[in-house]
Amino acid sequence: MTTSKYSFTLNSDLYIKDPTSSETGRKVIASGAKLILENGIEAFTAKKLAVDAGITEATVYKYFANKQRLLQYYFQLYWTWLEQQVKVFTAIETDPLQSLVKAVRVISNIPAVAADPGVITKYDLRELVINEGSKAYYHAQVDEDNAKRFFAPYKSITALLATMILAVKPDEKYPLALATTIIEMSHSLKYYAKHLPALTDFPHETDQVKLDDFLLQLLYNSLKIKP
Amino acid sequence: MTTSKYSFTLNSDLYIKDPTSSETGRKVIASGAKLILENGIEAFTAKKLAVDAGITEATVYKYFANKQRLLQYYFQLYWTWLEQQVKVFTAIETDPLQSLVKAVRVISNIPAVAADPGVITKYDLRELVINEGSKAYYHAQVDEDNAKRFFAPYKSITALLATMILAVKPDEKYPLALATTIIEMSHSLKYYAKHLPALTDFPHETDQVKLDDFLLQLLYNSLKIKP
DNA sequence: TTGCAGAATATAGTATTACTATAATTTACA
DNA sequence: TGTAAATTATAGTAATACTATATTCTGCAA
Repeated sequence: MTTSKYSFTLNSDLYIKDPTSSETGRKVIASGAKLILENGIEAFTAKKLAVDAGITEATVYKYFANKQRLLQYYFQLYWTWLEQQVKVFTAIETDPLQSLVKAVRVISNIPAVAADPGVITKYDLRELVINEGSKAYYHAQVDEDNAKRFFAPYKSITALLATMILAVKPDEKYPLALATTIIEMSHSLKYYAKHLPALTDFPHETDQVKLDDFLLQLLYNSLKIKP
Repeated sequence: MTTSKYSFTLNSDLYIKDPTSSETGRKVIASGAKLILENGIEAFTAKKLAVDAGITEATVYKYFANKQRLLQYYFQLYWTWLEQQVKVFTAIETDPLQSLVKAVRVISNIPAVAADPGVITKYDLRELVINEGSKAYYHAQVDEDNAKRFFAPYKSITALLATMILAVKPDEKYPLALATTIIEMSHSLKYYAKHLPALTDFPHETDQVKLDDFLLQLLYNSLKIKP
């Protein structure tokens, strides 16, 4: 691990050279996110990134060994940043239940006042992770990558939410699975609402409000608390 | 749509030539599943499939236009088959709640007595869909593919479960989202239990029992019913 | 049995991709 | 100003995702 230009630390095994350490590196991050968002990780190539960023292909490989690592970089950046947001927004709450509700709201819906983490806007980063994030770990090298702690931030935010769940309901049998369910569904239901709406009860215009309502209801019912 | 060798019908736009219609086609399905399971869809190539099946690369392309279509074929086969299983196993139940519980159990854990759908065992097919299934729709062409009704069986089993939920709790506000949550988590939590256990509360040996317990508790709590 | 249409399969290619090795240039600062 | 180290560019290679075309089967009418 080494510090970078963010207010938090990313796993340095993800990259060959820290992309936040140079203007060229920041172009790699920005163009990469833009192109992956536009056409998906499958259509994304180092050559396209190089052309978009006005650099050469070989330069891209000076920063990231391959596109899987670049994707995992965004993945780690997103979850690290989101956990930080959860901490910031729950710090002011004293009641455990209010804290938990706030955490779910932050996870489901980025607060408008949050500052951008850097080169990519938080909205683009979130959409990138919603669309492509699962491919960071649904991969043949998942166990190797897990051993390198690439998924630590994702586990960390899940553990934080699980702790908050236990603070409200100390006898909850499956706090981690419940936390995972809320985090995962808050992202995948957004994708479904947009692309496969038959899997949700959310008309497109109202999806955020209804998604928040669904997740909180799921939580309240699981904790056997009346809203 | 056209009928194939299964007791149900798959979308004929998925393939160029029905792989169940010839010995070579069945080899494509069998070798494809084997190789995708072994090393993931990213490492999978038409050439490797051809070598494994003892055919040539061009022959593979006579059956499937590309590997995305082959993956979507497995995806559709799995969900169509699983919905049929749910129907078979809930047909004997008369009580709506017992039906629903049985449905969740079938979705979470393949009953041992179920017959294989054909060339691939149901266990391999399920593992393939758990590992790679989300890539069938987390893809830049999701809207096009959805218009071609490639995800119809996935929507159909979700709609069936939602209907069963409504039969138990007619005033449920989000039956589809709840059905999606149960179906999705029944698969992804299995993957996490195996590869990222820190995201679950399930020690590896007992994961199936605990996963079933977690999902049923989520359901009971959501329906406000005591187990 | 032969002839032959159409289906099935094989051969041989191409453009693109995911990298790598090495050369050239810039920068940092003694 | 000179030079080592850092940075970037050039120029490759092996592999991949297909496609075009050639060849071989297969069923069955004459």
